[in-house]
Amino acid sequence: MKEYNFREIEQKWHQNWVANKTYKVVEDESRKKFYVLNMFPYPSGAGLHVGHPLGYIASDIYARYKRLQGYNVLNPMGYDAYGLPAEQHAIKTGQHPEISTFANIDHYREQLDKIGFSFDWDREVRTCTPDYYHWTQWAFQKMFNSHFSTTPLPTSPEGEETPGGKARPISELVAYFEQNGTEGLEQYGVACSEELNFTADEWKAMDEKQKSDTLMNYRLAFMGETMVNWCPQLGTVLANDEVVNGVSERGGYPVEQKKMRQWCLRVSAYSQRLLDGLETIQWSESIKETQKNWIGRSEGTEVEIKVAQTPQPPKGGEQDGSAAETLPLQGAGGAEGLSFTIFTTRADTMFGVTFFVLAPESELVDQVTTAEQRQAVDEYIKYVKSRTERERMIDHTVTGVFSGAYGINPITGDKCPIYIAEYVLAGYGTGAIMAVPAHDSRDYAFAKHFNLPIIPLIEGADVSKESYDAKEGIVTNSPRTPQPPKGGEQDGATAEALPLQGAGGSVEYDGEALVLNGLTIKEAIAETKRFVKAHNLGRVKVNYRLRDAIFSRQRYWGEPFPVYYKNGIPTMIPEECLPVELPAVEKFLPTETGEPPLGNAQIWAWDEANKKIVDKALIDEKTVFPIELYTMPGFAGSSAYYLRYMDPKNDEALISDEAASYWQNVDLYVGGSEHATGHLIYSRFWNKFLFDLGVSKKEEPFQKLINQGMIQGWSSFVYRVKGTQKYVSFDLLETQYDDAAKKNRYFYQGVEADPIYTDVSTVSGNQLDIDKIRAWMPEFKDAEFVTNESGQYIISQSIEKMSKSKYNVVNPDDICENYGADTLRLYEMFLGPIEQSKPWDVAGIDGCFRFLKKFWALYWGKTDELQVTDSEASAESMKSLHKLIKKVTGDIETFSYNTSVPAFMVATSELAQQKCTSRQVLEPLAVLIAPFCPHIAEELWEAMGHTTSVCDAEWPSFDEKYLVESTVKVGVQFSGKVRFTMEFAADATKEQMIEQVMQAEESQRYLQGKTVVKQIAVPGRIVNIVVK
RNA sequence: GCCUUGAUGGUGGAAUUGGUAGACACGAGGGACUUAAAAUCCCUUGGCCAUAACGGCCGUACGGGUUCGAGUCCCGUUCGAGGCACCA
Repeated sequence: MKEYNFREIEQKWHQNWVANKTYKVVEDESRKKFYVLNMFPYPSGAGLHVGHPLGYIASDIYARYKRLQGYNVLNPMGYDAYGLPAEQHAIKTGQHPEISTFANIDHYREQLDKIGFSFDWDREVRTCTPDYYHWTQWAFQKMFNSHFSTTPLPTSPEGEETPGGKARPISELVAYFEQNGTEGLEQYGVACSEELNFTADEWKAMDEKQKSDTLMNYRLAFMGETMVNWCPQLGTVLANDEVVNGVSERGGYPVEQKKMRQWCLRVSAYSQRLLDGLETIQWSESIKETQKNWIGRSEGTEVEIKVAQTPQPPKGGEQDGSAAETLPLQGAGGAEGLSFTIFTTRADTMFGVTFFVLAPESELVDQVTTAEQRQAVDEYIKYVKSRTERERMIDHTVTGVFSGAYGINPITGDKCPIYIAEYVLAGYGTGAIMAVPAHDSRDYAFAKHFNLPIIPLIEGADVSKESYDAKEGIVTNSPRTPQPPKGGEQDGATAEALPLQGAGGSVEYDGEALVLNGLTIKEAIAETKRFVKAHNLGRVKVNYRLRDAIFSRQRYWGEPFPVYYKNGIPTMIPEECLPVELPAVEKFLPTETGEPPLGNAQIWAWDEANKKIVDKALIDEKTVFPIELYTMPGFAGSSAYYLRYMDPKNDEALISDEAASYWQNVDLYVGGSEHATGHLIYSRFWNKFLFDLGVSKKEEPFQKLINQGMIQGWSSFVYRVKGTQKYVSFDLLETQYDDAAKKNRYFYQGVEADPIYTDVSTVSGNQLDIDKIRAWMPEFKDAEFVTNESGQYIISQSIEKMSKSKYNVVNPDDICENYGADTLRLYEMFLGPIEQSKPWDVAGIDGCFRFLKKFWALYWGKTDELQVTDSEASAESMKSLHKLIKKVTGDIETFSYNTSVPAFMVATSELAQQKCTSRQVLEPLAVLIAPFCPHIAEELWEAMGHTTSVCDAEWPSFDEKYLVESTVKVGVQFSGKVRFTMEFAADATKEQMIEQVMQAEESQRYLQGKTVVKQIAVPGRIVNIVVK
């Protein structure tokens, strides 16, 4: 009897595929392309676990399916090879990170090969090889030499407008400055770090350094002095998405805010396009939502607020009312015309403003503060500075201080006190707000704390207990009917500030005053915007939360910047000299003087004349200059790798125009959702930039995205009593819930016990094998294990992400060894919907293994001879086959692989029962299973006499005619309850079905003594007789 | 707090988009083969009641609603997962 010898079969085909280059793919204009891509892995020292292949298998099935349908399928794989773990390993061992990285890659490759993927390994990329990062550096230089504007500048050769804006050569901006300075620049929507003002003459008068600094304000890759997330333990800055809850994503080390000069990418310029693009791609709703949140578009109004009182005369007396008119005109000189701009999305609430708030970091604070309040303000600023980002995030107690100054609400003419408070963030909007306590909960808390008035503006809103934040309702009180403002009338301990003064009327501008009463909130916002705009009181403004990406790291193991410093001016190493290769260093740590690790490189200076990298000792600041010591962050290499796969060996360009035009973009991208705010934003940005350059042919890089769920493992814990070597059985511990930390804490005899991970091998059931744990790791050798009365040591378990450090990883190699890759592939798909996270459980794998044995037996029976005959298949068998074709084809299209597997199982047992041996059925059957289980499919395909790979067979087409039946079985309901099923002629009409049911013997007991109220029949589905 | 998701047997999960709830697999129980075990095969398996046999009631987190008919649609509630979060 020919057994299903998976080891032999799989090995044979692995060799065969390599020998025949079965998965090599070349551009072919005559065939339609399809590009399938997995997020490439970081090759960690731990190797692959069963979670990794989940997505790879899913995409491999799709790639093979598309190929069987005749598509030219690109399905590449590579490695995201730069990363912190390799560097930390290098620091520890002194071994160059490339050595460990390449060793890990070899291990990954071995593991991947066992699973039988259809990757074209000729296209492999590694982000750390110079031929690859050549193009990362190249793209960076292109960004450096670009600015972004919504409308082309007059100096631009192209006249057309691009929706959402576009990257354009920086030279066009330079030409503009030559002619106009910054005059009129605002109308072109040029993205910048801050608004600058200079004339053409001033520009021409600038020296090289000043020009360089000025242009940095506009470049897409620029050097900027920004607040960065500095992580002292990692010795580097981190991007926003690398910081989670105030600590580093990797390692969980504290992160502080620090002002540093850093390379940045002006991702924010693309905010609107990044947002708009989401509408054109097939991604899950939740990922799109995450990106929308991250981009954080808010449409609002900026309003100019004039400061009523200049700091100098600290007078207590107040004049009333119409202060707006009495203010000195702007430009009259000095600090007299002091004003600031606030940003609000609730322009409808201008009549409810009772104070203003500035962010403590705002430059205005200093200018506004009166001498009287100076000390209090200084103390407050000091306090705010003492607080870490983390503290500010967790602790939301109300703090703030009165500045002594008042702002004038341009709509009402009211004078409102200006406060300084940390709840207003410097980095968002203008760093200044108008506070409407009645309709904003934060303002409300602040007003209650400082006893400031609260003026409701929505009909029926009760603001006695909390603010009314909802954006629904009818506006009232706008302008207010004259009445004394409530609240804060007693000048108690808190009230250094005088609450607002003014009647809340509506100031006339050019004979028009704003009236909002009776409008809905939405209408009122629109009306206020119109009014503000018409009378030049401010402007409509869209704000984005998306910040520019910090693009440099103080690490060794990353792409070096192709930049040198010519007399302090960052200058690009000429394009033709790229790549600038990562230099050798002795030590991977920062230098003694605190420079990044690249400071250790001796051959690291740029000889401008000879265009080469030379010894640092030669630096003379005339022809030889220092090279940048920073390296690029992890996301640099992963931002355009999908393009490089199209043309991985090209040393002239990132990709040839032909390759780009043929492959376009990724049709199907598979990877984890944890990259939603990192890689998936950066690479969309990067691709849009390359699209603007004409390099990439599609604006969005990833047309369809599937997020595979995480495969989790069962982690097991023992509990160590703090400060001892005592481990206590779980059932002896007392559990307390810690609200602040949001987790359980455990105590043994009043002392806290910490959970410690233990290896799965030391656990049986819910008990610990004490001998095994002693043997497992030295630290447990002499530990004391406290067992319960029955002498058992109970462990606790939880489901967590698979990780080496949690000792809960399951290795796919073992599964391949014991069951074969085909079983592994099938089982991982069978586990559940691909997008769902689920714990790994080997228990069910036998079912899949048994199935494959049965499937094998269909072809061989219990003999050594292939049982496939050329006889015609029975109608039954054709029906089984075509049912399967229909199901599997539909399932693959919708990525519901978990339901395809049962369909194969059902078809197999049906065909076995029918004793089907017909080639007519068994051949297409082998093709159908080929995407899922390529090894067994190849073997059977070959056994049936084929000399070419099953990969190049044709996907069977479904024919409805085999499913047509003469009768159908349909449920019969009485009053909505299914009582029995009945066979009907397939073409029976409603009337005939009802007739048949009414006549049927088994119906009578449900009809007896009842009146038929209604009769419903849906052919092929249901009959329902409603009786009473 | 806001947004996105989800909740179905002992377990993983099906259910043609409003039409026979629990496919398929695991586990469990029983049986066959075997001296025995493994392997393989067969039967039972949502709960409760009932039977010689037929059958009946309940059941998709909970409470309502729409409908001839609801796991599926609508309203409300609870719980879980993920994202955003003093973002004005």
